[in-house]
Order: sequence, then structure tokens, then C-alpha cells
Amino acid sequence: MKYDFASIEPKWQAKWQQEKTFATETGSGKPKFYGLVEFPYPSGQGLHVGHARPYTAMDVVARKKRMDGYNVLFPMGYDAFGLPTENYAIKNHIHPAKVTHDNIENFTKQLKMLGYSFDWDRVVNTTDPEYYKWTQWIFLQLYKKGLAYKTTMPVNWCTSCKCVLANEEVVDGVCERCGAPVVRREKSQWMLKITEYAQRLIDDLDELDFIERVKTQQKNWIGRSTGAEVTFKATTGDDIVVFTTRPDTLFGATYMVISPEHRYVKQWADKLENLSTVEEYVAAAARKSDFERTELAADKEKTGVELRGVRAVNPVNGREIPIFISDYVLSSYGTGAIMAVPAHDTRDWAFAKKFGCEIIEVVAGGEDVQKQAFTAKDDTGVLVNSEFLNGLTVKQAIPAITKWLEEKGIGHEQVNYKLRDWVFSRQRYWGEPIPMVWCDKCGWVPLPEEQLPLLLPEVDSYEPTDTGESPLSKMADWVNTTCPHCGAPARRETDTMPQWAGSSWYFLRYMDPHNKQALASRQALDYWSPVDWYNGGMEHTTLHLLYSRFWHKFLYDIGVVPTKEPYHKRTSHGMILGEGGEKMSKSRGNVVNPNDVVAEFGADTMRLYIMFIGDFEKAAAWSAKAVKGCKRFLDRVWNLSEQLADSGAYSAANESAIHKTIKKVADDIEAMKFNTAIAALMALVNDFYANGCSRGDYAAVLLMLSPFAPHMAEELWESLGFAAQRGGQACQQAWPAYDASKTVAAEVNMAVQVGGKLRATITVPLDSEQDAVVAEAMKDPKVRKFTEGMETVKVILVKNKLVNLIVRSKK
RNA sequence: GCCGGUGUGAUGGAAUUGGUAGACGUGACGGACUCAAAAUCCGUUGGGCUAAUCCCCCGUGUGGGUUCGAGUCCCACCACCGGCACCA
Repeated sequence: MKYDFASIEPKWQAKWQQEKTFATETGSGKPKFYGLVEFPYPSGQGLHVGHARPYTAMDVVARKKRMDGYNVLFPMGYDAFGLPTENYAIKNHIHPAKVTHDNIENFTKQLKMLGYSFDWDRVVNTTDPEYYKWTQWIFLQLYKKGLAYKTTMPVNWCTSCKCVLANEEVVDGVCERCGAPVVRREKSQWMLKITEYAQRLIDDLDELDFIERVKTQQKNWIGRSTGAEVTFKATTGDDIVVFTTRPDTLFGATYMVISPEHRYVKQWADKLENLSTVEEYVAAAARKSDFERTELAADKEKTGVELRGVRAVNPVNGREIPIFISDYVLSSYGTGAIMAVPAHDTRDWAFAKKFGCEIIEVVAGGEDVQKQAFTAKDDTGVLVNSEFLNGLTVKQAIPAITKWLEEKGIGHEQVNYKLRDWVFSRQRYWGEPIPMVWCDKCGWVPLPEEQLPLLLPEVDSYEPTDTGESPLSKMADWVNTTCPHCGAPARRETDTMPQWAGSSWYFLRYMDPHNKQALASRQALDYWSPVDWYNGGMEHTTLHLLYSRFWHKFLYDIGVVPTKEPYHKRTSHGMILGEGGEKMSKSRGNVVNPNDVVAEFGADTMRLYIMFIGDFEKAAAWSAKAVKGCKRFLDRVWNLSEQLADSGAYSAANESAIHKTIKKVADDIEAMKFNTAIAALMALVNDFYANGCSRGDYAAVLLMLSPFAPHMAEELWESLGFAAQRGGQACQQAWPAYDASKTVAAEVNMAVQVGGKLRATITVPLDSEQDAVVAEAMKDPKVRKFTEGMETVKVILVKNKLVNLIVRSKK
């Protein structure tokens, strides 16, 4: 009988669906395992082979965990709000909800076609009002705790999406999604105080089993630095507060720089002798897009203007120093003002050289500071020209000066973060409405919780407006409401939430997806939390992963969830590239469609290949030829079923190899080394071809193969009578038992080295002692040849592995 | 510039973490089967030297080092990939 995947696969998929083979009960005597993959955005293009890699991997893990006796939660859903759907809807005049519905239907079909063991009764969809009701509810809780606020500030504005972006969504000055330039605009936006959680988002990483590069990337993004805030007096009498990580260099501060947006620039306008030049510079800085600003940053050419008419006083020595504005000082970091120490900071040095500022060395130990800044922050430098700090190393001087500043009341230790608050409003239609009402008397009033969900209204046009207002603002019926507080006429917020909102808590909803009273029942949360293993893309490290950790910590603080962190273990997969090793894209014409692969080779081959393709964490190029190799392997497994010896036990010739493979495959799955797990199975099947194969041997291979190629495994399991014999599907069996004692053979092959060079291999009884091994080795003519006339000075024995004879010529 | 990662046959990639480099797959070559091809099965396949699948030598980006022994550890360098970047 031929391996007819085209009829086998739908057969088993239908059976799994009918019998709800993978439905999960909350609560059971078994230990729980919650495996999670990032839910897809249901785009019109359908499932990509890039999706198949992480999904297949976690499916293999989930299936293996079930065989290990775990109660496994392995859910799937759709992150369906977002711009591509909205843009498609605009272009084709179809409602985004309809587009979403159709795309989800297609995705579901494709996911089922690949045989994933999701619990399909727990599907969530972020655009479902029953779901986003709770997204809105979380927002209200954030608002009540003061963590959501509306403010006017310069924001990133995508010129193409006509929408604001979070800092995390701007990459190299362009929109992360569409690549259009991002400019800065003053807009009133809802913000979430993620900065309040900055320290905990760093600290709690220590307890988590995240791969290291995710941890470092998150830490770098949060960007903690410790230093001091110091207050300088301006000649106007105002205080100028600066942040510095080098308070020890305070005596070398020869000028100050404040950002062009700093409030003092306007405040001091009437005192400035060169007001028009200053205003010109401020205007020019404001015009620059983020892209231009990062471009300019690259060549480090400093620009700026001195504020003539106002000066500052260095608090440590009373010296009057000039104040500049320059866009190398950012308004959004620290205090928007710095003390410049050109001798010991490369940026200040470059600026000082250009504008002729004084350079005073206060840390000795480097090159001439007139030629180059000396920035070492360790013990190599010693303080000079700094009165009471002289003679101290930098490391000693920092606490000393900090203490001094505190005593004088002009400074204190300070920690700063690069992380900014999360810009949370979007001026688009297809997102969760923000449940807030503006009342002229009461200000912003949250919608009462019992009025949730606040439904998206039906509109005629979803087009974004050029004015930067949400399309919802044109819906007078919807916008005009009454104040929940005082009953006066009021207006709804018309911005919607960013796509990251729905994905920030979806893993909680899977635990109890149909709950109408809460986002999930406490019982379900207690049972399933936290996610045991979450696999996803590196591109979400500073977006989704950071945002959802923040929300989860907040929910923990208000007593909604039982754990501080949402995910225990986080792993990441590499991208699937096209045949040539380039990124798959329509324009390159190298996109592989999973439907085509499944039609030609079957889902099991597709699954097997995507796991065999290479190191799971690294990018891998698709190879049509290698796909065939995996199909060939499955054919070989299938064909073997027709030549089985009729014994339920492992055959003597294969027993040792079977036990080794059982351990190898289990270990490799746990370590995500799927490629070597499959290689081990291939090697075992090769052994079976060489040695013959019993029914018992074969059953073991079917069980080990079942997480990777479940349809074929089930079909053979059933047709060979194992299902009837052992009861239940292959995926419902226990993982075959591993017996270490069965893996050891009576004899082992050992390498013989002379002077570290391999000269022979010998076969000796297991656990042979040194003398016996050497004696056996000396029987080998090659070994004799290299030891002839030599004196053995040392023998190194690695038991059952290797013996190394160290020789030297006799005197 | 800073942080992280990678570099192994023709090729995708293995290597129990310091112990026989190249598992497994692809490709190539040879054989069996076939009228033939495909499919399948069985071999061979790092380089040099060679009549030889005898020997011997070389070989994991480059140059040093530690060690009985290094793809693996240390130092310096080169190349490529990813992240961050005027963050005081």
C-alpha cells in the first residue's frame, strides 16, 4: 500500500476535531503545561511558512508533553485589529470586520491543514467585543490607578499611516510597519506610564528563563543609568537642573547645554541678546524629522547657538559659564539640560572644539585633553583641579561628590531610563475604542465598567483624516454623548488603541476564553499561570514582550493575576528565508506557500522539513530539494511497515539503538534541537533497514515520530493494530520508556592516540581498565610502529572513549 | 561607537560541552532492478600524495597561546549578521 498522505491527513484532522482529542480541561490530577506561540495577525496573504516554524515547534513540544503525562494548554487565536485590514477595507469598500472574518476563516483552515494540536474551543479574537471588552476594562483600571493619562507632547507621526506611533514602532526614523518617514508633531495623546515599571521590568528578568539575548535587548531598551541631578543657578535666578553620570567631573563643567525645546528658551526670550538667531535654531530643530535627526547624529557634526544675555554658575566653584542650546541634548531624556565637560565627554569635546569653549582637565591619566576627551570611568584616572576631590580615583570621587552635593542641598543621586511612556492612542478606525468621555465640566471621565464593551460604531468611511483626527471623530451620533458623571453633554474619545493592546493580555484569556464576568476566572488563572514556555520572534522583544510584561505586572499589582511575570520561559526562532538565502518577499518572487507544499508532499513532510531545516534559533533558507529528503524518509518509514518481524519486543539488534534514540529525541525536543532529533530518527530507521525490524521496534519509532508527523504515525498505529492492542491514538500513549542499562553494549570502540594523534581504533570489553586497554592497543601494528623504540612516559585513559600514549625517544 | 551572535566538506548542518571532526539530509559518482526512465534498494563521497578504500601528511575564518589532547578554552585580528545609538 502506498503512503497516501492526501487521504490520511484529512481523515485524522477530522477525527481530532470530532473527538476533541486536544480539548483541555482546567484542573486535573496531572501537572499542567502551558505552551504558547504568538498568535498571528490574520492578513489577506494567509499563513506564511514563517508561521509554520514556531507553530510546528511548539506543537511538537505540546504533543511530547502530553505523552509525558502533562495536562497541556496549547491555544491559538487571532490578533486581528490593525492597519493592513483597515487599508484593505478602505481600498475595496468592505467592512474591516468582514475582511477579518474571512481572513480568520482562511487562517483556521490552513492551521488545521497542518495538523496542529490546538484546543480549538479556546480560540480568541481581539476584535470580538466579548474580548475587547476586557482590553477596555484593563485600560480603565490603568486610568484609575493614574497609569493612563492624556498629554500634549511631540509624538512620532507616520506620514503614510497618518497616525502616531510608539517609540518602539519607529525604526531608523521610519515607520516600522510601512517604512514611510516619521516626523514629530505636537499632539494630545493617551499615554501609559510604563516608565513607572522600568526598574521592575529589569529586576524581574533575573528570575526568568528567557534566552540571554532577549534579556539583554530588553535591558538595553529600558536603558538604566545611575548618576546625579545637580542644580545650577542661572543669572536670571532660575534653577537649571542637569542629569549627569559623571558628577565627579563637575569642576570641569565649562558650559551648559539645554535642548532647543527647553522651557527656559521661551521664558528667557526678553533677556536674550540674540533672540532671532536662537528662534531660528529652535524652529530648524523642530522641523527635523526623526530620520534626519538620526542621520545627523551619525556624522556627529554639532550645531548650536549660545544664549547671549543669560549665564549659569557652576555650584562647586562659583564660576560663570555660558549656556547653549543644541539638539544633541534631547528634551525627552534626563532633565533636557546638561553640564558640559569637554575634557571627559566626546560629544561635549566635539562641541567645545567647534564653539571655542574652554577645556579643563579634571581627571588625569589619559592623553592630552586638548586633543581628545578622556572618558575612562574606572580607576585609571585620578582627579585633578577639583579641590577636595583631588587625588581620588573616578570610582571614589563619584560617591564623594554625590554626598557633598546632598549635604549642600544642590544635588542628589538619580537613576534615569531611556524607556519612555507608551504612546497609546491611534488615529485610526480598526482598533479598540478608548472608553473615555470628555466633559467640559468634569474633564476626562471614564466610562462606567457596566457600559463595556464600548462598541466600534459603523462608519461609512474609514479613511484617516489629514488633520490627524481619527475617522471616528466624524461620527456625530457616536461622539456626542452625555457625561457619565454629571449628565451634561459630552464627547467621546475618538482615538483607538494600538494593535499592541489586544496582544498584551491574550494569553490570560486562553485560560478561560468564554468568561462573561471577568477576563478569566481566578481559578483558571491560578491553575494555568504562568505560561510555561512562550516561543516567538525577536522582533517583539521591545514591543509586545515588554508591553505585555508591563500589563501583567500591573494586573498583578491590582490583584487580578497570581504571578508577577506572565511567561516563565521565552525562546525565539530564526526566520525562514527564500531559496537563495534572501528574505521571502513578493517582489523577489521567492515566497513559499504552505498550501503548495502540503498539496505536493503532505503536512507531515512540511512539518518534518521545517523542523529539520536547521538550528531552530538561526535563520534558515528554504530548499525544495531538502523537502524531498524528508518525504523520502517518511516513505521509508511507511514502506518498512510491510516487512515487520512479528514480535512485540524490541529486537536484539536494535534494542540498544532504540533506547539511545528515545533519550536523544526527548532531550533534543526539550532543548529545541529538533533537527538532530529527526536526524536520530532517520539514523534509527536506517538501522532498521540494515538489521530488520520487529513490530515492537516499529511501534517505538511511530511513537517518537508522532509529535513530528502525527497523521502518518496515527494511520500506521491504527492500521497495524497498535491502537486496538494498546488502546487509543499514538498521541495518547506514554512516551516510550528509556532504560540506560539497555544502551550499553558489551564491547566498545576506543580511539588510540600516540602523542595526541589518532593512530588506531580498538574494540575492548566495556569498562576495561588501563592495562587491558594498553595491551589491546599494543596489538595494533600502527600503534606499535609509532611506539617502537620509544619510552611511554604517560598514559591518559578516558574510559570507554580513548587512550592516549605519551611517548618520547629512549635515551 | 556600544551590546549580542556567527564563521566547519560541493551544500543545509552535526559533534555527548576539552576526548575518534564532518552525524543526518541534499547533491554527485558507481552498482542492482528496468526495454528505458522515474521511483526504490545497496555502496562511495573533506583535501593532498598514490596503482590502492595500504601508508603518511594537511584540515573547523586568520595569527599566536594553554593542554597529553582544542571546532570547543585564552589573547589579538579579519569578515559577516542582529540590536541600540548625540541617552549626558
